[in-house]
Amino acid sequence: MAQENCLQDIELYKKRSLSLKDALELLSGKWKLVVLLHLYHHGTSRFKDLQEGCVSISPKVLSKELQNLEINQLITRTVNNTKPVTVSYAITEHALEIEPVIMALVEFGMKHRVKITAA
Amino acid sequence: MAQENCLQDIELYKKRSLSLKDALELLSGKWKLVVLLHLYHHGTSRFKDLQEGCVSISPKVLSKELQNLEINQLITRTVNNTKPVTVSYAITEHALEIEPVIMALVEFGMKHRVKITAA
DNA sequence: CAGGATCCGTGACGATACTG
DNA sequence: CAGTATCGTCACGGATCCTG
Repeated sequence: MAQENCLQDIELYKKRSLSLKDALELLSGKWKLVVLLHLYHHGTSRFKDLQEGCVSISPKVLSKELQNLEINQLITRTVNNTKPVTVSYAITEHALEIEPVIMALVEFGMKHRVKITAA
Repeated sequence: MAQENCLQDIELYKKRSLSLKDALELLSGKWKLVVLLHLYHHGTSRFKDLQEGCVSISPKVLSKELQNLEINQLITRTVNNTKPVTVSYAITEHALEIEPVIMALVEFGMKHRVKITAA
């Protein structure tokens, strides 16, 4: 019986680790969250706007981050039929679901900075 | 007036980015969260237990991760006066404050996996 | 304008061996 | 037992140039 609970614990634990890993992979990287914050704020943006939003990001890197975000369905990519082609990136509902979590991280980050610099 | 609000927005935005960056640096890396989950679960652990908990982590890497966590006051390190020296690592209250956030991440990770594998 | 191709430095992570 | 030392690898991010 105790054995059973223990095994369940281990399974739960493993599942959590994997889920956590998944979630972190979504957000890890130098720019993904900057992009997300920008899109949370603006709702939708073009490539160039994002490039200016992330000061000093190279187009290659931005492109890659955007592709990753699109694959994970956190943003959508739509090509506009304009003379010089423009592309719009927009936040998805799925991404909106993590917004509170991200904001919680922001809050903790602020608290943490205070705590660490005080010590 | 609108100008003022705009500037405030920019400041808030920058502050958020920085806080977020701080928070992520705490948790980023391949092993930090595995260690934290282990300690959330067990409360306190010795070096070897952690090493076995994180299957296939090298002592050097584990050591480095632990140092980092200690610097950020997420764990404490205490040396025990035993025959062969043992060291205990324990979770701090500060780390307990992020636990709900981490669990939120876990939850999102599970949802996300379902959503992605379905597509 | 959007972003792919190429080249490159750096740091994170790993394997193994060794010490107090 | 709890690490440190040393060496090696590889992917991430960056700089620059090029194209549809």
